[in-house]
Amino acid sequence: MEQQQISAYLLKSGIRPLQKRVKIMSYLVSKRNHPTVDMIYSDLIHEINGLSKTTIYNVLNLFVQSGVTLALNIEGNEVRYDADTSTHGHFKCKICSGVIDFRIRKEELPNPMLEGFRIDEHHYYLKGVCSFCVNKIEA
Amino acid sequence: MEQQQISAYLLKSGIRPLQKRVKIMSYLVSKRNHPTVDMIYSDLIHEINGLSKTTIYNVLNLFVQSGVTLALNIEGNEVRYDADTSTHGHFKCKICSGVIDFRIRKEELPNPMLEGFRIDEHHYYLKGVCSFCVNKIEA
DNA sequence: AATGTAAATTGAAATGATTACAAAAATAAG
DNA sequence: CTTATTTTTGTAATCATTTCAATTTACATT
Ligand SMILES: [Mn+2]
Ligand SMILES: [Mn+2]
Ligand SMILES: [Zn+2]
Ligand SMILES: [Zn+2]
Repeated sequence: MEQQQISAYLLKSGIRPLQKRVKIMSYLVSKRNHPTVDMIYSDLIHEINGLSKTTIYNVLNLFVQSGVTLALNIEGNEVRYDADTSTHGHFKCKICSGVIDFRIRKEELPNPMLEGFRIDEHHYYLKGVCSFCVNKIEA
Repeated sequence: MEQQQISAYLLKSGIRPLQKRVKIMSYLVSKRNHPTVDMIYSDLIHEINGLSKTTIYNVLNLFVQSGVTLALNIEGNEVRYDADTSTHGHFKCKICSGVIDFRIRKEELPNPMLEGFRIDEHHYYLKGVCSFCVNKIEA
């Protein structure tokens, strides 16, 4: 996606499309790799002169608050970020640590009997070993 | 549940049923409140003489490894522990921070097309506002 | 283009959760 | 009882994230 489109998208979402914000969103959208803050930092430090890790925290927190990014808590200490805010599920591989998407329609997710509750977010996480690592183990 | 039963259960699961382990499992089983390490610590410190937080980490890690306890990563940094290892879902209230169970049969959970993957764990988390807090807000 | 103001970014220090580790205590075996 | 093994403890180390004051940037107005 073009930086122009990213800017327009951020603006529409009530976020001033400053350079670093556009670069970070651009990274999330193009990579689609559910990165941690550290992954984003070590990738963008080369590209953006004098980037600080604090800025990444700031920007991501803003993105999450504004609803343009999801914070995924699949495992323990690590938070992963996802610019795809549509309904979908996540699989995390125990071996290679990769997180991959799978399509799920909202209607497929069970709707539990929670009388009087207001439900804002659905998260469906699977954990196991991805096909690539399954092959490695068997070999 | 009796401490006797807890001991037998741990033993059957390959865990030596030492005093503190039994007490901690007993707490999890009876309270069913999905506590954090700190909640367990502040509750049991009165009951168990000279209990260390490190021991709680040790014991819980052992429980999780042995499969008698689930570690839930519903939100950010906090890990919550659950002695109910059967298939069920969790709802977390943004207001009161409580985590409650809801029944879900394994067959109700969607089975995504993940060719060649080995799936070990299913986690279904909902977030929102519980009925009690919804009432508080309206009032 | 220069100026002023508000917002964003930075780096260092603070915080909070978890782990590492070595010493002390408890448990099991002989 | 003695000894070997396992567990627990307390402290220090580590790691992720937040706080905060100082600096820089963006941008509207002269
Ligand atoms: Mn995703
Ligand atoms: Mn539960
Ligand atoms: Zn893998
Ligand atoms: Zn509530």
